[in-house]
Amino acid sequence: MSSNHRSDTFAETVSNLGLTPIVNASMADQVEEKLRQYFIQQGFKPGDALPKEIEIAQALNVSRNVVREALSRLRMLGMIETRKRRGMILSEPDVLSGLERLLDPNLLSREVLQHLFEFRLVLEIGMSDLLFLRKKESDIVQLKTIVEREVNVQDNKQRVELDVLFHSTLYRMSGNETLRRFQKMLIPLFNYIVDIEAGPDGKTAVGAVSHSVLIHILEQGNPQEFQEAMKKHLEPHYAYLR
Amino acid sequence: MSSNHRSDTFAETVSNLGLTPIVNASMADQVEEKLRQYFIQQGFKPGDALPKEIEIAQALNVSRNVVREALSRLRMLGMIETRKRRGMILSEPDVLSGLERLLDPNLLSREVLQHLFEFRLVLEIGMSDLLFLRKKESDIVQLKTIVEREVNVQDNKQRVELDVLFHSTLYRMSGNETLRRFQKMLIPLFNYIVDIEAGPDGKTAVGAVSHSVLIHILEQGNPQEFQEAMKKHLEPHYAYLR
DNA sequence: TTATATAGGTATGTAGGACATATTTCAATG
DNA sequence: CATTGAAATATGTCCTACATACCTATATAA
Repeated sequence: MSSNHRSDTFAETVSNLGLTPIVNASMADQVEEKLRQYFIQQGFKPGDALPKEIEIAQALNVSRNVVREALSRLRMLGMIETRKRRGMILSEPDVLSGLERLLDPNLLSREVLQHLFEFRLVLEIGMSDLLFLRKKESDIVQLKTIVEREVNVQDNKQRVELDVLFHSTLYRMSGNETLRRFQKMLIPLFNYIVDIEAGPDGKTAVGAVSHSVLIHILEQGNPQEFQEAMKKHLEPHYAYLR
Repeated sequence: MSSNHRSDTFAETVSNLGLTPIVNASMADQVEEKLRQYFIQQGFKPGDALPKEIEIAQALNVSRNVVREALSRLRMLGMIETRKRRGMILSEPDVLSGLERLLDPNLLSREVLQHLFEFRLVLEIGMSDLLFLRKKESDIVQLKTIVEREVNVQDNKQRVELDVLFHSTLYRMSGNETLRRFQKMLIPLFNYIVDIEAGPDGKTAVGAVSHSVLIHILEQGNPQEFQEAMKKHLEPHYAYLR
């Protein structure tokens, strides 16, 4: 797409006699790539001031327009911030900002959706050690509160909501904010896939291990037991894998 | 940053008396958001032709420049493709394209790097069930070949390379392409963190369980055994968590 | 002197026009 | 009928201009 360019300058690229250059990337693609390399190679750190748009344009021998298209991308990723007169500064990017915009079941193929769903299963099993490392008493109480609410629920929609809340709480308990945000973004996809698994009757299969059992193991068991229990809890989903 | 806008039009936003509008997002931010909503709400599917730049600009009452900045972002994410006269088409986005550009240890905070490293540990433990579901004889052979090569290596750099190769092979064996690409992108970060863990002497701690043992369990054991073994294999890394 | 108010400068944000380029469509020509 | 060539068109790039917000510094008032 826009990667694997050689590290030649823009000037060298255009002064290539009359031959068509090998790269088929647009100017914006090339400038974006070059800027990212530049920021890193120059050792810029978050907070550092960056050159002005016009200076970049002149240095790369492209229009300010092209530079702005490239900068717009980096701005979207949270890599740079701009203020009116102060210019631009490098900032710590949001690693998940790109993902956030793309996670829609209408846009992704069944294959990728399937992969992301498997991703979830992998995370919830593998997360076990982090949970036992960082669980707090208040977390357990919160989980128990959720389970208590589950008892009195008839509506299937509410049941799904509480299920999501239970698992979301586990992610939060992992103490890994990136992990938590990742899961949060995936929730809409999960609901979509669960609907598919459910089939026309709308019934969702339930695993052999309940939320209560998971809590109990979290309190008195160990990571290995929790992994096995979680797998049984997610068994209906695993049944669809092949 | 650029999210959580209400769904009001541009015209409504500017004709707000003299009051400062709540939204502080640029036109490009708003157009990007609006276009993504539009594509999804219109039920566009990958391959479908999209409106022309000028039409979008007129419809949203902004300049073509602004539209192009927004489209440039979506193009970067692989969400749209363009050809010279044919116009633009929606395409299946690359969920990891945004991530790919940001995973540089020089850009991310120690905290996020730590989270991503934990992510890896979680994945390798949780991946176990997928491995046993999809492992093939040829994969095992390949793993054994890697281990054989490890025996004859003195150079620490080569040792790290073969270690990465071993674990990369496991990800490939999971049959989950998204998972595999994710891990591939994280490798540079891992090397960076491993260097930190190693300390000034440059020695990297080795887990109690070797690659050979992992292979043996993969052949004759079960997912639970593999999880425990993998955790012991990664023990030096877990030792840094708290 | 200190604080406030005002004026000017500056970098980004937006608009609009122009032309190049590539590719499709279609007509002309052998 | 096949090939060539011209016209049409949407994107890619460039340029200029101005609005906007914000920083700086100077001037004015307490």
